[in-house]
Amino acid sequence: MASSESRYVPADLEPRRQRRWAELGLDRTPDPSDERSENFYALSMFPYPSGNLHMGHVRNYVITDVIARVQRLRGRRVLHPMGWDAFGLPAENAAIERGVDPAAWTERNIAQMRAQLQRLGLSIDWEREVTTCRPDYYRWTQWLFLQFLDAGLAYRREATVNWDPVDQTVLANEQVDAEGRSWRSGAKVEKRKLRQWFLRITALADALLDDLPLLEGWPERVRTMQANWIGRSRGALLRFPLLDAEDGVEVFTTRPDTVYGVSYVVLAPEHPLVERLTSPDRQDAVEAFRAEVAATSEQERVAEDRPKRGVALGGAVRHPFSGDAVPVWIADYVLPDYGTGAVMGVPAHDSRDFAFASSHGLAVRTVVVPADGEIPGEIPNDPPGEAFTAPGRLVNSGRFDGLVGEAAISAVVEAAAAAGCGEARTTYRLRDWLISRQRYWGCPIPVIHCDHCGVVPVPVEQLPVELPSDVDLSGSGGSPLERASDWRRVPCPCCGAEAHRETDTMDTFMCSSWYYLRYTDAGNGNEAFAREAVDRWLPVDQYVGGVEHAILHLLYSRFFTKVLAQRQLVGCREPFRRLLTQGMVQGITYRSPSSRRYVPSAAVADPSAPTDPDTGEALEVFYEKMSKSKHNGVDPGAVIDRYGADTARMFILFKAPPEKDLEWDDADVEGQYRFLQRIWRLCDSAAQGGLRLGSPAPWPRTLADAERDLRRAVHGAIEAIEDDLLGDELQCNTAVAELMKLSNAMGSGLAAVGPAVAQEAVTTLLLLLAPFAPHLADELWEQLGGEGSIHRQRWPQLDPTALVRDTVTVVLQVKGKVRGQLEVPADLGAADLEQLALASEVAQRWLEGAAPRRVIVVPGKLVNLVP
RNA sequence: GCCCGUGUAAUCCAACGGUAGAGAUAGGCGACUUAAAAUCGCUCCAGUGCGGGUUCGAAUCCCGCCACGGGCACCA
Repeated sequence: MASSESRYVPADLEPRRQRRWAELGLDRTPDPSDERSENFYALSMFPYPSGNLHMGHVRNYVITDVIARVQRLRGRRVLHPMGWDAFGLPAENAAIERGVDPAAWTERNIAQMRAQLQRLGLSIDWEREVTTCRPDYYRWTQWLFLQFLDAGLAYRREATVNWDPVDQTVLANEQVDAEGRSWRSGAKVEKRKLRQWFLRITALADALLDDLPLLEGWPERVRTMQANWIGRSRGALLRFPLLDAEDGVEVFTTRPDTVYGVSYVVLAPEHPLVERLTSPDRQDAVEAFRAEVAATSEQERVAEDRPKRGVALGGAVRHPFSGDAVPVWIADYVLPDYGTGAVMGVPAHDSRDFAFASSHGLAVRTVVVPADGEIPGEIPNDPPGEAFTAPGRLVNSGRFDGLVGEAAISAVVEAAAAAGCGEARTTYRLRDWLISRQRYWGCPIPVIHCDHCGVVPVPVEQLPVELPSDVDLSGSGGSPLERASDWRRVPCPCCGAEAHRETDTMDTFMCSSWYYLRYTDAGNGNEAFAREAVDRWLPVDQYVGGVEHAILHLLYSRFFTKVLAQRQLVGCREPFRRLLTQGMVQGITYRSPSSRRYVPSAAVADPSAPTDPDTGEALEVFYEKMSKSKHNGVDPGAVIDRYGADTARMFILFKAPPEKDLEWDDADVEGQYRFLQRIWRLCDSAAQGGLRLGSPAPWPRTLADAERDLRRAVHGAIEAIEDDLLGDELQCNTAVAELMKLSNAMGSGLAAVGPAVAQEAVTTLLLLLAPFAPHLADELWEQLGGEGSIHRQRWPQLDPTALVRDTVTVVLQVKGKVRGQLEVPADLGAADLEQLALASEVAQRWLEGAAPRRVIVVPGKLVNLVP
């Protein structure tokens, strides 16, 4: 029979299985209105269609696919869609560099990437594919924009904004990193004053923050990042009146209780009151300082370690409580766009103010002392060595003396409010979302500018406002749409006079903020989505994607969902119930220590002692995120060619837990391939031995020991894998390890059992394998005579009685150290176990006849004797 | 500086407070083979980053450090 042994040839088997799945329509989303089972929405972050699938994509989609397949086997109706985040600059840049049409370029990339994706055997319902750059999608993006406009949540204003000099467009705050670089181009952004479109995300700041605790299925760290980003800060607004005028300087402070410690007020150099508060003799100094600040970059200015510089204006304001005159300064450490752009200087109780006051000779007045300390009879006059910033008891503060902490804060705020010179105030770090982009390849903002009527929304029935083709993209400066004069010129929808279209396009994050809603009703030509369809599937049960969107996409999408919920368009406040942020895929990276040049792994002759092929010097070896520039990428297509998709999937799932970074290792890929071959041989030899899965063999009246052992392994695997896949955290790596363990047990145990137990074992192995290696499992299922596709079967039922053991090994400890073992009946009670332990030879030897002081018994586990 | 995460065998990774090893890679030995590959079997390798503490018992809980990764940061 050995000669008839068949071989595992994934290159042949996988396309065949995929054709079969397509014929059967296995991946089509079931009708969600069927009430007999629950719905499950498995979602991956959709890709930008660069044209090339990389390992990060593979990891993302394979994880989601395992979840989708497990849920299907467990009887859920699963929605598992895919689409394309298809607007964006690479298409436009390709157009500029090579003269290709952005739409055609994008569509070609999509076709290419879809084909690459499909080779992975993902159970995606392609009938619901969405593509954000197509008019049938962006029509609804525009419609949603008009919803925001109607709700007063979209507006246009002049503002200082981030300008990316490389991509020639503005960026939202979220798209600029801590170093002041663009998330896309990496260029240092510049500040420009421009008239731009914004979405009023700050109006939802409280909701976005307060609902974070609802997201129990999200990683803690993502929630923290969003909370930091929103940056809510509760405090008060206090007004310091000008000496000779009605109005005053408003400051924001989180410590209104320290107001009696104010020895100066500082404005941002850009503050509008600077001119009025500058005395003639200070004019030149102030001008010079403002010019200097204007010349320093944003990044330099916010660097914490630089000295705090500033100049006095000469003018003063009146303290709201004491009435004293307080000098006014400007300084570079006060930022114009946070709070009110002005702060009260309290050197004794704020470390920044302390540093500033120390270097400019300003008074330091102590007004807070530790609350638990003695109340000093006399407040020390010596200036302290550093600011005391903790909350405490007020002193030197007039009628507020003696108040402590929160009580002091609210007393001051109430007094300020009563006197009309202040009120409680909350400020946020979060800024409104700048959505204008001065580029062509994006969703046009559907408004028309009319000299008579102002900004007029494009009537809904005229949507979509389609992008014109044949636009000259080559030029620089301004949006390309500005130059499409035929497209731009339109009659005003209100008065009919000649008007012109808005030429800014939307940030692509607008398009991706609602795609998960469109999937639920992808073919709808009459509306963005039916509320009914959305409510059946949302919130998404499991979302999987990269942590790089912890703020960007995930915050915007939450914002969209909340606005749509307010407008009764969707029924949930949060779009994503569970979120898994998968780790990076890293490649082995070689770098020359002297030239800092990256060397491709193909050029490294001996990986155990890598040397530079040109210079012969030893190379640095480390793992880093795969990228073209580091020559450390592995092409998914090449891996599939060589080993098949199932091996690639198994490797990625096994090598590391989903949330952690994964180090690509060819030897481990090889190992996974061997494992799948082992399963193939296992099933093949079972088939040769006559095993068939079609009709169940009669169950024996009693089981032999070998049969009970094998059943224990089988049901142990079910239990463990359910734990790994359905528990709080997804642990695909240990689930795969359990599969290996089961296959090892079957390798030695299958021959010794009767047909019924063998059938159960093989069926279970294949069912448990099916979500991970769907092609192989389905092929073997068919070869063994299983009915239909394995992907239409039900998840194996755990039989707890199969897990029961007759005897167990109990550990004997003496003072917590393992000293021996006892083989005892599994159901032996604590008292009996203790007796057995005390009588044991180990106890005799270690206790030397003395009775233990204490005995800890964990039945079925251990006995600990404490002398 | 603040917050979060991670440190276990040569390597990647496991271990409800209860025998540190589930699984894999690499290495070693053996079987099969004329030989090699493949396959199968066996096997070497850590006391869990460091220092304390709690406990009968700590990789796991607590405190203080160190290293690496990530987020925020003159945000008043």
